[in-house]
Amino acid sequence: MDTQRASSAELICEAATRLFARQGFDGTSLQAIAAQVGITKPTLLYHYPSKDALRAAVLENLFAHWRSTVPQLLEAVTSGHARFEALTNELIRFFREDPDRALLLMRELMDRPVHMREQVIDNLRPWLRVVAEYIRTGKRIGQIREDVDEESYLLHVVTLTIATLSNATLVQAALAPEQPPQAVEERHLRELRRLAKVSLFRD
Amino acid sequence: MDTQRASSAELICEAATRLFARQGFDGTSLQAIAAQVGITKPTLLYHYPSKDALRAAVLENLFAHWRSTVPQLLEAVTSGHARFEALTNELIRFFREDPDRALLLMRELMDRPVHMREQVIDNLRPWLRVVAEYIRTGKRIGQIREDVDEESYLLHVVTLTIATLSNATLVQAALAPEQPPQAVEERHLRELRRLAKVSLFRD
DNA sequence: CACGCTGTCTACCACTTGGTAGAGGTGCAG
DNA sequence: CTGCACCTCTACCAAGTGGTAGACAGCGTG
Repeated sequence: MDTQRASSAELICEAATRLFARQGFDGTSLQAIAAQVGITKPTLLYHYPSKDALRAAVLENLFAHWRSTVPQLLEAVTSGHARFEALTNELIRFFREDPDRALLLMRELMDRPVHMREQVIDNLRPWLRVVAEYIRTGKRIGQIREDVDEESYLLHVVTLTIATLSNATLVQAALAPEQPPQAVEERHLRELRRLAKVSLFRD
Repeated sequence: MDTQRASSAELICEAATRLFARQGFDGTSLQAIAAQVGITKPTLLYHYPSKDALRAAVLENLFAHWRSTVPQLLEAVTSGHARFEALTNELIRFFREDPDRALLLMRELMDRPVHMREQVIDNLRPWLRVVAEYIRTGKRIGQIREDVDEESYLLHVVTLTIATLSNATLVQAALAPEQPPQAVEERHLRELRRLAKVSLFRD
């Protein structure tokens, strides 16, 4: 029933996610976050004991989304081309649904590389290994190019997706400044899929 | 003769580049930059009238490098595979020579998308159009895949290169945490080249 | 020598930052 | 009603921020 009544803590977390993503952690003051929620700074600090605690919560929230999304589609899909489509679609959908996710991730990666190392190992690596195994299978049945470096390939596709979706402006400016942004993005994502596909499968 | 005697202004710019790249603009104080150079804050502000002026100088410096590098190799290279190799090699070399360039660029793109729009249009787009024309030629002589979206393809390769080289940690952690970083990077860049090549040329 | 230019400093300013203290207020359980 | 847990506030703090004022030192030129 309380689907539309969100707690203060949740509202704070959402506002912080948005602001951290767009202005960076250091570029965002607790004041600004509190104002966005419509509360004062001490109230915010009642819910999260420090700015760093808030950062941790925001990040954990993101990874929770990721962890809840990925496994269900790994088991749902069959194999070969269909599986490839499902995975890339979901990857793109995840970051496109809320581009702040891509921005936030990119920022954390750059701001705290050492800290993010374990996060990546925990949240990305297991999934990477599973999908890499799919690819190896595909190689054996001759469906996939022999010279693909499975893990490396996957990481490139993920990196490219995140980087692309966290920088809509770059894309739009470089590609076709005068055209409607959404159409340009659509076109650019189509090329991303093509690039991923054609460099993986045998013709 | 004064090749090793660098002026204060230059030293400041270099230090600022390094710190802005690694800790972000908002995460870096003038104090910290001055300390790195071995001067005080007012001295720094004597050479650059404001923090924003320093940011502008740092960015201009980066683009100057870029502009001086690109054209000479565009004319130096012949065509086809050789040209492709030369271009991707140079792209990778440019950002690998100093990974702070990739970091800084990525950060500015995220921090000030609106401002960076024109920078991208001025510095990247012309170059993109020229190379896209090469690709179109390659298509006509049947050397390049028909379904390549030239500009979009190029932008993806650039984006991927920057994102990859600005996040060595991500790569290393996700790919092979226990192996020597340099070897992992080498492997990862090899796959990047393969990906770029195979999705462009006909077999 | 005296002048002015360039570069560096110390001392300071107003302002913002993350964070604390402590006083309510509201609503629910005994 | 009393207590109490939860939440929100006003008022405040020490530390750090970007930036300014002004003194002074070196140094080449008249």
